[in-house]
Amino acid sequence: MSFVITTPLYYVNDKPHLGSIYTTIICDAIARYKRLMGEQVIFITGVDEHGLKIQRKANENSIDPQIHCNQISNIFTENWMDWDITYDKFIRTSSKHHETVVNEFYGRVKKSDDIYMGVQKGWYCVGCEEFKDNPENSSTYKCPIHQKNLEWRNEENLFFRLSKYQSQIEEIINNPTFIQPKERRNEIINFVSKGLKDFSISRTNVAWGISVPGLDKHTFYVWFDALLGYVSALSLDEKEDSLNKAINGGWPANIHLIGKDILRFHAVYWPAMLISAGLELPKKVLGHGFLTREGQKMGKSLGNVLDPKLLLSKYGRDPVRWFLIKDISLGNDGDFQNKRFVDIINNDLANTIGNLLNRTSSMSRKWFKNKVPNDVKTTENNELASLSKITVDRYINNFNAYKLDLASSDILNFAINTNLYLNDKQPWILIKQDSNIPYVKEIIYNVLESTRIIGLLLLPILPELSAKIDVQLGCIYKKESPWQGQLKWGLLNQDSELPNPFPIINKLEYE
RNA sequence: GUCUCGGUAGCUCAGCUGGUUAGAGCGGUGGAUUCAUAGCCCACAGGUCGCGUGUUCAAGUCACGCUCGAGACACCA
Repeated sequence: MSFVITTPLYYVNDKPHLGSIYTTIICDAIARYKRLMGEQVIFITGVDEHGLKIQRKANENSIDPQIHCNQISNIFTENWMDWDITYDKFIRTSSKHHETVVNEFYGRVKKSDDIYMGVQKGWYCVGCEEFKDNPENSSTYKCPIHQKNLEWRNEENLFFRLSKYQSQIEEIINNPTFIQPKERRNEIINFVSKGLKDFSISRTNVAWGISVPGLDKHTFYVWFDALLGYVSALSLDEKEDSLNKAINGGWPANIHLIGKDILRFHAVYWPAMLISAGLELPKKVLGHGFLTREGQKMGKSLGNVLDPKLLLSKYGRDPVRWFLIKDISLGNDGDFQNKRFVDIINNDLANTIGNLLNRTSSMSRKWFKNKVPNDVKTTENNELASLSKITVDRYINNFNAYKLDLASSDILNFAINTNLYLNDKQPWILIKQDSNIPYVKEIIYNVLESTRIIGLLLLPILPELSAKIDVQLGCIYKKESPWQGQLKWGLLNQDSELPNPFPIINKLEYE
């Protein structure tokens, strides 16, 4: 059994923004965690490349849509490399491979008698390229974005019989763990209770897309294309493309991590489509919140978009990861404030965790010949050992519940308490009397052991920082042996060398 | 317009099924200390718990009304 986690397939109308980075980093942390826990992980990400907007964008630049997609798609993979995202599959919806899966999936849904030809009628804004739902005064209504009158359109589309799945969808979303967070679940329940309507799955005016088999003018509309990427990604390494290969590759997904704006499509449309095609359902759909900046929505028109590339070059990966994971509770909206960012990095990472390691290593080196103390009877009968056990338990529970912010706080609290332990024991005073040496050894050993465990717990969240901690403890993490086993107390080797300490993170300054 | 969620210290937020002097983190101020990255540790915030009414022996915690903010109300990648 593998653990399958997905980001949305990002739309290639532009390079990745902070929101995409956020989603992807969260998925990455979860994927790393699950791997460390010994699970076989398939971490899927990718891009959605079809649609009118892309077609137009390419036209504006007088290039072929495929060329445009190649360019942006490359930017995405480069970004994921820069951010050290450990994805396993990167699916592109313009790939032949994906097309095969879409067609087969469509075949199955059609066989279930869930496809019919209908007419999409409605008021259409040419500027938005969208139908507007505005039944009352549409003839005088102007599109709020474009301030233009709407046009009445009559378009032939294929429809999917979503209405048929009303009761089944109700049952699915009734499961309290299927949609998270629960506030959004209520919204979906409310939405579904009003009655599901069939939705259109093809367009006739969009050339850049996957052609519907047997219907020349039609291409599949986004939800019958992009969502399938989660499935088609699973057979990326197969020589022959086929839906069955993909399904056998690990379907269903354990979790779809998405932005709250596309929750409905994942929690309502998608399950219905899967039932129709005879596929299993994803276990969970988690809609996270949006990021604001200094309390304001980010937008091109406001000109306050935070460029992730800039963040990366200015602060590095781990500080940004820490902020996004620890300071924003998954599901809620989050606000990026520069001052807050600097404060939390300096406090949590530099002062609390970094300085703890530094002061501990320094003492040990100074008093015990640059080594971890020897002749220590490692006992689990001390406050740090029991605190460690409690911390590890909480952390694992929180991580399993996708409460990454709380799991991060568990680590931090452990570091704070280890600092307190030091201040309480005051080994720098005890060491002045030789008779205290055995006790001081024990104290220092315990504190070093705490930092070792803190480093290990940080591994899925802040891989680089974790590695630096490991280096300063003498490279004791064993990649080959199970991570969870190494979280046990007392595994730090006595009398092993401690390298010269260096700051694991530089303090940031206010702008 | 209808529905949902929220309005708690300068900032970000905890406060489960109502019950002693309302909590944490950050920022700010003072102190103690030196193993350490001016760091860790200790102390200090006199907050009408949005406003009002009600239920109750007792309400931040329940009910109703008002107000402010966020979101949902189908094709918004």
